[in-house]
Amino acid sequence: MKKSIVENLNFSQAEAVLCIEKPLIIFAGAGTGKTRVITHKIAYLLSLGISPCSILAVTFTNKAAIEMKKRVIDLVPKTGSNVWISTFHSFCSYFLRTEALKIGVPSDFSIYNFADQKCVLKDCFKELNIDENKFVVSNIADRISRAKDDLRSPVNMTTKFNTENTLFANTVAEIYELYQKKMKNAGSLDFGDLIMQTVLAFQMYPILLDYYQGKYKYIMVDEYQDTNYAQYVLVKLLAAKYHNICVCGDDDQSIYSWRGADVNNILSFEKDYPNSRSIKLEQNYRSTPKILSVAYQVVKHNTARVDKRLWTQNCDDGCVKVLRTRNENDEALKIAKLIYLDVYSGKYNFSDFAIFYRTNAQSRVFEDAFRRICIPYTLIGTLKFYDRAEIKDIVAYLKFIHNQNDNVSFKRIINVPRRGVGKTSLEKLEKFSLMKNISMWQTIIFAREAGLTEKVIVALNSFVKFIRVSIELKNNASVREVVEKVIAHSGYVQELEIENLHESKIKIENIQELISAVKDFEKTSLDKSLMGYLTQVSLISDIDSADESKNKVTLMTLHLAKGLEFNNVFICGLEEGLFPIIRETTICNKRELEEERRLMYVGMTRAKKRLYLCWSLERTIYGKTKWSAPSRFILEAGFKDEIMYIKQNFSMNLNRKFSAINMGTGFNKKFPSATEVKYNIFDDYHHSYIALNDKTKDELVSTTGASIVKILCKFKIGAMVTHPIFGRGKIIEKSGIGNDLKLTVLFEDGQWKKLLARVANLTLI
DNA sequence: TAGCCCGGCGTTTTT
DNA sequence: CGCCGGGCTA
Repeated sequence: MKKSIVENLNFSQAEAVLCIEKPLIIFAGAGTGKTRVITHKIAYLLSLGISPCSILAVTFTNKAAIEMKKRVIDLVPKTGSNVWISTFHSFCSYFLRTEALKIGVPSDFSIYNFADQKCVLKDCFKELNIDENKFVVSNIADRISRAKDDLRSPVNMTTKFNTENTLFANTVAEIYELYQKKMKNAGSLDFGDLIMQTVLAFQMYPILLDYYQGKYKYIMVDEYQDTNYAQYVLVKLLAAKYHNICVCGDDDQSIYSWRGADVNNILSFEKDYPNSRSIKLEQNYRSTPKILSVAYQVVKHNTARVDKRLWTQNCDDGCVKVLRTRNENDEALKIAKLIYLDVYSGKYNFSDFAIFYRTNAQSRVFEDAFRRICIPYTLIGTLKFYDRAEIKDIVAYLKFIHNQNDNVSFKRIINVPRRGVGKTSLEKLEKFSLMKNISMWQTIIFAREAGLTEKVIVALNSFVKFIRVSIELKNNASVREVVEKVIAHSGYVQELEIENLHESKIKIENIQELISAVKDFEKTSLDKSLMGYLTQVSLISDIDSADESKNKVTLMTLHLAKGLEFNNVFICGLEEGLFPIIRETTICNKRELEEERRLMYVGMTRAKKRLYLCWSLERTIYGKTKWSAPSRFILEAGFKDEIMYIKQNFSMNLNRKFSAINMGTGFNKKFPSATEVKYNIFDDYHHSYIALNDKTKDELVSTTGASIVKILCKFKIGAMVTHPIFGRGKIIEKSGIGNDLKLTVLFEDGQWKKLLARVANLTLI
């Protein structure tokens, strides 16, 4: 039995599969058969007679979880299906619902996504009288999410625990606190809460922890480099009894640190578990030696990494090439033609090709070009099904029928379709609900007291009636029936039918698609309740995997490419400022640059046969055309000749008086003055030149735009300044560049001012 | 209440 | 260049 399980594995893989009674870390490079190892390991455990219920495997994506589950069931048909394999979030939501009574969360909590969070935050801003121009909602949403990733409470965010940026920290903490209160009132948890509340529950209730520690004797975590602090603590707590923990990941593929993931979790595993074993998987089964070598040349420029080098027995039949083009249209067209020729000569299928880019905005030219040449393509990630307004509306109805305290959903649907309940009525209602500390739904009966007009009250009452009937239906009928009734009787589709635009027809089609998604859910899911459906919808969000079988070219961002593979990969927009992407505030941040480089590494290692590195001499972004320099990644990959084109274009541009250049000045900013441009072009060139001839790591890191930082970023975010009139303050925000550089300064009296740096007469202190 | 216009702003986004 | 949101007006 044992033999058959490791039979088809290489030595390291087999070692990893067989090592089960101690902490194990598997450094699994790209394409080294990591999922294979985990699934075989589970099969091995089961073959030893270990109960499937004592095995827990967590991943980050539903796709990975589903894939893993499928492969385990393939290996061990019956018992395999009883192993708990899921994402962190669905594990936690299952735990929280199951133990809700013991830990004091409502068992029927709603799950709020990022958009819902922002709605709640907007209300918080209003209530606290905070100007949205001074604090950006999504920025605060991010901060609160990061706080939860770090298991920090609102109090923990205040100056008591932070020395820097006093007023700012306190304001964030204040918003965070109110936000939590509103979430609690709405009976809702956000993604961060799911993890954090689980950890808190385990920390607070040792008996509960003890039970789950005993239950899950074998724990496996995939993509460990992507865990945040909360997830790290969660895993550590669960594994504390038996230490039979197996994590696997690749620090070179850590590309989500901006979302709270901490590479150090994987780097310090051996310190956390002193008696652990470490196994490296370095044999790659995906790419050609050339691709691996070039990818390694790039990633080895990073300093903070575990040394490892992929090798392969694959034959060297592909190629790695640089594709230089005139502008982004040229880039798209040239690539389209290459694909066209390969497909029509019978060499490849459309599905053998993938286009990767750094920003979603880059996809458009490809769509145009592909449409023109009649190349079928699939665009991944831009407009997700559940992000469409019409789908969100219908789902909001369902969420509201499930939980009437869900104020976000209430506000979304109360006037969709139009019922004549407008902004002012809603504001009155909201004000009253805050005063009474009840949900907006509960406020409806006080509508007259709240000062609403008779007309509005009538409209509200018919809405109430509709919801009541729907709740009744929910308790007695299937989800499908509820959805169908909501769609038929809310008046939503009728309004679209009356509009009768092309757009509204598409919306109706999408709504039909939602019904079939619900039918699907009822076929496949164990928990067939409305809550079960809503949980699934909240935690899944993409249904695009269905298209995989189709013969189409794939277009996606580099972030979405992780875990996938294609025969032919085009990495596009490889230009300084675009990839690596540069913002004025982080232009020389080494950590972020290294993450960009890992992103490049991820992109490159997706290719099985051929890899094209594409860059454009000129690119139009947001209606402004700029000249570009080739990405340092192209040079690092060994294509040093490309530097000649910088030279040529610099002298060319000099003669043209530098109409513009892409030099990493942010996006929709005005062109810098001629002198600035001149300076920066020379500087860019100079530094690149140095990088090539005297390439120490540090110099490469600061290759581009270093002097821009000197000129324009004298005023850094967080720096203290004094103003002749307003006094001492801290820079909390920046916009514009050069002569248009504007600084938002938070002064000690609590006032914010947006000041033009050129004239504000600020002094750094 | 709702529709229109203007201005600001635009990296990535597993759940 | 386009999108979204806030504010103003019919």
